[in-house]
Formats: sequence, structure tokens, C-alpha cells
Amino acid sequence: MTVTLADVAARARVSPATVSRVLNGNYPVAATTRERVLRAVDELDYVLNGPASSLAAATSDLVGILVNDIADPFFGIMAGAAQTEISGPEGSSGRARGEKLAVVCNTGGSPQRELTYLTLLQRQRAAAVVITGGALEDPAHITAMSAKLARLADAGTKVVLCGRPPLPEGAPETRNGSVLAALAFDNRGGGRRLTEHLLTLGHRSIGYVAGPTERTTTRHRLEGHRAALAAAGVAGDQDRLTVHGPYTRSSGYDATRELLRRDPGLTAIVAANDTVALGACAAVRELGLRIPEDVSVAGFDDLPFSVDAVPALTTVRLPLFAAGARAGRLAMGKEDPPPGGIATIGSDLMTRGSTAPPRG
Amino acid sequence: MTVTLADVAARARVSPATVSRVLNGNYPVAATTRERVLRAVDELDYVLNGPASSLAAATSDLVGILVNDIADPFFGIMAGAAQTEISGPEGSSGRARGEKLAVVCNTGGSPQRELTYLTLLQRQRAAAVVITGGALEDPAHITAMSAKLARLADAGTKVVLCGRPPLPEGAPETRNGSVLAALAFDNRGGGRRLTEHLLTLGHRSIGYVAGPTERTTTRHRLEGHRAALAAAGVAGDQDRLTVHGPYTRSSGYDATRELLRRDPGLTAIVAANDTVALGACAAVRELGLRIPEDVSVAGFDDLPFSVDAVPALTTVRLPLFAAGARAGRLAMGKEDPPPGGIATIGSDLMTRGSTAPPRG
DNA sequence: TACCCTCTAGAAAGCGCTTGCTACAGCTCT
DNA sequence: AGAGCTGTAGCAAGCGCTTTCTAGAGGGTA
Repeated sequence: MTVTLADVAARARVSPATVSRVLNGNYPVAATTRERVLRAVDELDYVLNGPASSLAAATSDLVGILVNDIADPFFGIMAGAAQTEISGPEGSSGRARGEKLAVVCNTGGSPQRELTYLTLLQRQRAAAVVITGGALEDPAHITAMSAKLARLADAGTKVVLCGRPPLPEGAPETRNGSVLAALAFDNRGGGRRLTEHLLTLGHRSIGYVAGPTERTTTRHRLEGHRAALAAAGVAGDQDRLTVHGPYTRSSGYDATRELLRRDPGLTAIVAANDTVALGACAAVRELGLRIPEDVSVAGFDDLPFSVDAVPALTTVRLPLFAAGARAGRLAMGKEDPPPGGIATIGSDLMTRGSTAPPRG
Repeated sequence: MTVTLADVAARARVSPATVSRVLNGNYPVAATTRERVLRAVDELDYVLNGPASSLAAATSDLVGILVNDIADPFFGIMAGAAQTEISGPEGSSGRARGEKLAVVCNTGGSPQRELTYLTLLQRQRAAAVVITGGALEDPAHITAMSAKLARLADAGTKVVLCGRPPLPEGAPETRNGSVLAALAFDNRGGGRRLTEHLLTLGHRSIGYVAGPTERTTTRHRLEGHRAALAAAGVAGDQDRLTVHGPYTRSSGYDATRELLRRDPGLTAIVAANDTVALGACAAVRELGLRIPEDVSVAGFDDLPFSVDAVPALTTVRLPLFAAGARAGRLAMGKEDPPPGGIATIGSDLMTRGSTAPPRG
């Protein structure tokens, strides 16, 4: 049988209530008594029963972090940063006050799974939930998400969005009220500056390898791209110069071959993110073209490996770590939410070797 | 107030016991009754109280996956695969039987945090724990881990090691018995084959950028490397040709500069993993040397980006996804443990463009 | 018709903790 | 010296489920 609070109490010759209070540190206990209790805890190797504790206290110390793809450093960096803030600094004992169990849940980009995880976290009476990454723009899913988040908020769970725009405003109950804070990346602005950079270099025929359709991230980056083109008066059938696909290397590879097949005169390829850009580079090279002499290639996110690509990838840096950490602090109540609950996180254009003026 | 089982029972005009049985599906309930209950659940938007359920049933549906660095795809791939097996296929409702909440916990490589997470999971009465990645070879930590795992096992938590060698055998109670299965990568063999490949190409002066000391992964890969050298009769002060550092790009960069400073005649650099290799490549290039003409560079793991390095990285492929998935199945009891609870997972040498015969 | 199954459903006893309230010892204050 | 604090500790009532045991209904068998 596992050791219970009562066993510790018996050993320390106090009541269970006192043991509980020593462990929670939320009630005055005489130093000598505390000492005795802690010794008993150690001697018996007692570990609190989490479910019982959560049930009685009607709260839990679980904090969920939802990510679209755990194998993608884009999410890993944000999640890791958030987790650091939530779980406390390295070396903390796990017995301290305010310690939370930060866990990351991998939705695989599936809206269904996203909802499932939220339900499971609701079941566990999670203290907070951090949802990272772009959202699916399907009306049914948005409605379901809004309802689910509202219920979570009702139950006292703090909801923070990180790298995701706030919920669209809808019926009163589905308004953004259930979300403590939304930290949105400036994908539109980043996309625009990136394409402006290419335009400044002299490019006029630019292919775009977009992310999956119906995702906010995809749409915003693409909008920024097209806004830049429009502002520069670049005409052309943009739909023909755009191919959608998942955020994977092979998608970048396939899409780039397709784009260069459609229009061999392209002088630049903009990819949905760095991973996709890597695939694009591979495709360009395979066609016997040089980067950046024949074709410039650009990515987005500035993941760690991007600077090591050859040539180094021109991309848009997103402060993933800082954003994740901030989301973590918000979830822990260690930081005040931005005014209106919404903050836009800026992005930086990183100009590197993979982009250059087009030939002649 | 949130909706409780009793509310649902009242609405469906049955007893709470019946509702519980419908939800758990572990007791015969007449079809019409079940129908009525499920309708009530839907109408009230009822979500089970996890802590209460776990308390009463003395089990929980939490499964923890421990990783050393969540921002590293090495762990992300394994964790994602395991999670897929544990959480069920995409589209499952979360209400189905056998559904578990797979969560990943980021230890950041800190032994302290590793233990903390295990305690927290023990608190939650986790159904299973998957521990990924190499272990720290500190006697005190090994003892603490063994004791902790034994307690987890006692409490009915299944423990699976993935990409980590079995616990060293010690006192009876700390024997491997508490671990359901250990899936260990053949780091030694992979390291040996990699170096054999370089030796076959003709290299005799090989620098080694090792991982952090006191880690099983580091030691095994290095042992493989040295075994190959010894077998080929290559002499030399190997300690001088080895530099330790974390599994990061900058470590690879710094260590490589140091190695080439110590011995400018090196014709090859073997890195602890692909990320480190990327840093090594950057350093080599910065010194005005070409890869592979002047210096060959090799990595380990075959992470997705490695094939896109220029030149593509010669490395050792580890079946991360398959191993993670298998660990997940073992944790779920969907697969029988290997004989003796220990399985060694093979590795494949991937010969690519970053290695070539030395000059002259 | 009487008896014994088989099915379903309910009553109720916890699961191990938290916390509001009560108790009382030792002081301070008047 | 009596009243009123302050500081500690215990009592006991739940928290919302699960599950054992009990009970009644319907039906087959002798």
C-alpha cells in the first residue's frame, strides 16, 4: 500500500490537517512541528496523492501547452521557453509553492485533437493552457474552440495564445473574454518586409510556397507577400505563382519544382517557413540552378539551422523563445496581460546569403 | 458551478452509478438507458472530473514522456511518435476507452528536473512513463533514479526507456525489474561504423567533438569511435583530439576551432550529433577550408535537416520515429516487451557528400 | 406455481486530501 | 484578576467519482 497523509500524520504525531498545512505552507505551523512532519515525510518517502489533492482543493497544478508539431523546433522552442517559466528554475524541488507541472500536448495540427486535448485538460482541471501556433480558419472549428475555451475559462483555467491571433469576435459568449492574453506574431508585416527586400533587390518574378490553406499563419504571411507586390505595382497571376502545402521539407521541394515548371523565369522563391525553404533549396539545386545567382530563396522563422544553410538563409526572425517565455509567465500570473489582452510580436528581417539581385 | 455526475444522473433520471457505468462502459447498461444518459451528457456539456475519477479509481490516464530538450527534433520525433500511439489515432474523441493523455515533459537535461518530473508524475498516479534520451552517469543520480522508478513501478506505473540503456544492475531493489522495457540505441556500433567509414576513406587524423561528459550517449558514441581507431591501429593522443561540449551548434563551432587549432592537420571531424556537426561545418568553412575536399565532417542521428546541408551530411541514422512509436505501444501494453526487457535498436550509416578521401 | 437464474439499476461506502470552524494555551491589557 | 488576543492544532465535513453489494424484475425450468 502506498503511504498516505494519515501515515505521515501518525508518524509525526499530529493530525492529517497539520501535515497538509505543512506541505502546502498556507497556514501557520510551529517550526518544531513542521520539522517533525517534514522528517516523517522524508522517512516514509511520502508523495502526495495528486488526484485527491486536486479534488479536495478543486484545482490542479497541471498546465497544458498545445503545439501543432512537436518535432518542429518552431514549437519546441516556444514550448520549452514556456515550460521553463511554468515549472520554475532548474533545481527546484517540485515541492515548492507555485510549482506547476507543465506538459506539452502534440495536436499534430489536427483540429480534432486540439479539442480533445482541451477536453482532457479540462477534465484534469488544468490551472492554465497555452495554445501555440496558427489556428485553423474553419468556422465550425472556431465555434467549437471558442465554446471550449469559454468553458475552460469558466472553470478557472487561464488561457493564453502564443503565436496565434485572438479569436475572431463573435457571439458575446464566444468573445475573446475567455482568453487571458493573445500574443500574435506579426506574420503579415514580416511577410511584407521579406518580399519588399526581394523587390528592392530587383526581383519581379517571385514564386511563393505557401503553408497549408485555412491556417491563419499561412494566410497572414501570404497577405503580407501580396501586399508588398501590390504596393510595388507588380502584376501577374499570383495564384499561379503560389502553391500550398504542409510545413515540410518535401512540400517545399515539390512545390518549388512545380513553380519552376510553371514559370522557369522565376528569379526568387519565398517559402512558408525555413523548413520548407530547405526543400526549396534542394529543388533549385537539383535543377542545376545556383542560389542566389540564379534563384534567390527566402524562408521564415529563422530557426537555428537556417544560419547554417549554404548559403545562409534570408528569413524573418520571430522571437520564439521570448514569446514562449512571456506566454508562460502570463499563464502563471507572473506578468500582467497586455492592454486589451492582445499583443503583437514584431519580427525582424534577417538578410543573408540566399538572396541577391536577379541576373542581368 | 460546473456540471457533476449527479446533475447528469438527475437529468437522465438514473442514479449516479449508472452514469458512471455508461461513461466507463465497463458494466452492462440497457441500451435505452445508455441512450438517455448520453443525451443528458451532451445536453449538459458534461466533462468528467478527472481528479475525482482518478481518486476513486486509483488510476489515471496520464502518460508522461520525458525528454532532455524539447527544442531538439531528436526528442521531438521520438516524443511525437510515442504520443501518437498513446493518444490514439487522430480523430478519436477523447471519450473512448483506453484513451490516455500523453504529455511531454522537458527536463532540459537536468537530472534534478528529471527526478522532479518523475515525482510529479507519481503524484498524478500516471499510468505510464516513457523516458527518452541518454542518461546521466552520476552514481548518486543513478541511485535516485532507480529508487524513484522502483516506486513508480510499485504504484503500477509502467516505465519504458527509449533511446536509453537499461539501468545498471545494482542492489536487488534497484534492478531493472521496475522498468518494463528499455529500447537502447546502438550508439557504440553506429559510432564505430562511422569512423570505420572515415578510416576506409583514408583518414588518419580525426578530430572528435563529443557531447557532454557523463552521459551514456556521449560515452557510447565515443567508445565506438575509439574502438574503430584501435582496431585500425591508429595511434595518437585521442584525448587531445577530443573536445566535449553540449549538443548545440555553437559547441560544434567552438570545439572545431579548438581542434583545428590544436592540430591543423586534421582531415576529418566527427561530431556528437548532427546539430553539432552543423556548427563544425560553419567553423571549417570560416577557416577557409572546403568540405569535404579539405576536411570531412560527419554527424550522428540523421535529423531531417541533415540531408539538406551542403554538402549533405554523412551521418548515422537512428530510427527515432519507430523507436518512439514502439515505446508508446509498450507503455500502452499494446505490444509485448522484448525478451529480458531489453532491445537494442540498430543504426544505419548514411554516406553522403560531407565525407570524402583526404587530400594527397 | 415455486424456484432459481440472468439482467439492470440503485444505495452507500469510501478514495486521500483540504479547509472552515472550533478549541485551548499562553499572553497582553485594563 | 478577568477579558480579549494571538498563535497552533484538531475535528469533521465534504470534493465528485467508482465499485461492491444488494435488490427487484422478468423469464425459464421443474
